[in-house]
Amino acid sequence: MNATANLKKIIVQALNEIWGLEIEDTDVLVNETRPEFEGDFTVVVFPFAKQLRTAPVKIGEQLGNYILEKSTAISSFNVVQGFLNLSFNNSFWNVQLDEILKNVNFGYSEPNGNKVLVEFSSPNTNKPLHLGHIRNILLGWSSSKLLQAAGYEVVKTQIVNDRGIAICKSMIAYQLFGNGTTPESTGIKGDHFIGKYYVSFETHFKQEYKKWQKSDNGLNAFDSNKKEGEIEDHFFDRFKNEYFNTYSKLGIQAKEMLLKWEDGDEDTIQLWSKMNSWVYEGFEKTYEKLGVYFDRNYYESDTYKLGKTLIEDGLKREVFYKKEDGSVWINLEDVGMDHKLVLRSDGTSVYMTQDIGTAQQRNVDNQVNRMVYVVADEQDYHFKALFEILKKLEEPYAHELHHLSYGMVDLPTGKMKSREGTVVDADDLIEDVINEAKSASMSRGELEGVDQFDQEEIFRKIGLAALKFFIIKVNPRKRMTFDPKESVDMQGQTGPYIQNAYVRILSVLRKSKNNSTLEVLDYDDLQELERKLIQTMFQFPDFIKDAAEALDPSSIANYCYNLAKMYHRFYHEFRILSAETESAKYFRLKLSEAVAQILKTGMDLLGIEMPDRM
RNA sequence: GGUCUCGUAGCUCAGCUGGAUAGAGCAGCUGACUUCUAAUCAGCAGGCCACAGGUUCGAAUCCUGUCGGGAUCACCA
Repeated sequence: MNATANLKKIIVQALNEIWGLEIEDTDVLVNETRPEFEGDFTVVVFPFAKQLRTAPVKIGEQLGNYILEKSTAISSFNVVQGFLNLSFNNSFWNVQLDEILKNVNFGYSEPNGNKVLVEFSSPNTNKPLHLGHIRNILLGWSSSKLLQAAGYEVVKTQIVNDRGIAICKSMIAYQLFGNGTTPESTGIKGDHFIGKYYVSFETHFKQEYKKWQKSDNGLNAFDSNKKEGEIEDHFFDRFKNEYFNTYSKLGIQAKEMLLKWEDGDEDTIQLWSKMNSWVYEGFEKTYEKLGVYFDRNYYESDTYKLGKTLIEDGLKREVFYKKEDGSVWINLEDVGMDHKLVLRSDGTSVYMTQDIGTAQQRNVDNQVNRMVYVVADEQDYHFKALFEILKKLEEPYAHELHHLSYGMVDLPTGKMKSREGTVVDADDLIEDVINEAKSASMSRGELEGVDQFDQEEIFRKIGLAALKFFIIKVNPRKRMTFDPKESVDMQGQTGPYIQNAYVRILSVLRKSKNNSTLEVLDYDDLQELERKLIQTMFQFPDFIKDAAEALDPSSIANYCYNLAKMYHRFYHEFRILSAETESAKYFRLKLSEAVAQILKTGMDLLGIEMPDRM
């Protein structure tokens, strides 16, 4: 229970005692007082004026007097129009500061006994991770942290898309052009190695297709299938899939590979596992660099058949229905959606089938009562359907499913397109930001005397902070523009700016030789900025709860920035080590320590590490 | 076309469960390092919160419509 919650209770009580009005705590709006007015928190009394048929100012006055009398924490109040501004006394704030310092995990809630599974990243195994994955990973990781902080037990997981035609393309290309090389023999990171062959397949396929378009077969296909007045380019664009499936030599090979894989052909499986293992080694390195890990992975090659049993079962219970051709569907019209296919006519599973199976399997394995899927907003419809289906199947966790849907990442030049080679590679990006941090740091020269290894560690922390903060500060729901130049900025609203506030504090603390017998409470000359700092920290737990509830790490990012900004100002305006009095010095050291603690905790929730110096 | 979503300073973004005069950063211009890390701070300038209606004491925020961007509506994943 914090002070605003207490405040609301008192207001409710006052309204009831004075006017006999009955309302809930949630009907009371308490805001931070705007800087141009005097006070710490503001109660908006307009809403009561109507119900009580009394002038807002009058209600404000009476409420103010009531609170002043009942609460020892309030020192004064003033009423402006319909706003009741309340000031808390110094000792109240000093006590709050003490509370923060006493609790290393200030902001964290007690375990709530619930278990939530968070799925994120979930890459395909045919190419390396890119910028889009980074946004996904940061959101997933941070949401997991937030949920943990809010009291949940969290299982971090991914579904690895390790099967299908895409990986077969890489396999074919590797067989044709790989010459038995390996990531080891070439020195190329495993995921990039595989990606190279995927690209190689596409390149060769394109060449083959171009050639075919000029051939008799190609011209015939054009003549007999074109729409009226359709030009060649347009037609062949449209015809590409059919070409791949029926005419292309490469396409046919890839498809045969897929069939062999599904048949469990030994050589195919062997090649497949070997190539996938290279990819996993590569992914692992990238995850490690980003500082993330998973508690448990699920692989499509294991789970793609899982859904079928559930479908069979649902068919018996008439949740699903079968068409004449044998395909199985579900009617979602009652929830404003369409009919959705859950099993192909040949009995093979689709994306949805496997997701149904995976969800159930995950619940069997982990006994969760909530699941969060971090997936881009292009799949909004799919997840809406999936959740409805699971509800109809009466899965126990079905009412606690959340799709953390986030907007795609654009470049200043437009969309990222693999076809046009504009995809920003994750590993390259990470390397770039670290190098940028290194050169920025070198030119400042603060790290002279720090040993090589520690320096590298600091560069890594700074570079990644810049990158991560740049991405995580944006509200997930929104599409974002990623400007590589801006992402390595280390000044202003950035990760390094926040780190800098932290580093300044540690530097002061190192020099403080604190052996005082004073207490925070000995300081009674609290300055406006000092009070605001405590007030901001005091609200940290609420921010965490709200962010976890909304699955929105960006609000924590903005919170950290605001706190750091406030501290930088404080640092500039006030002396700490050479403060006017001993009690002021002691207080400011403690205040700084608390800010450092909160910044570290807050940034940790975002998956951002803090350096001790920079 | 149906549905969903976004539109706030030149640019990148906060603010959105309705509350006081809409905030930051970048870029531009002024200033502040013999003094706790200047990756900092202070200041100037920059806005018809896409547009039009509505709801009300009060709207960037809620509702409706229009315009613009994006996504989606596959026996693809």
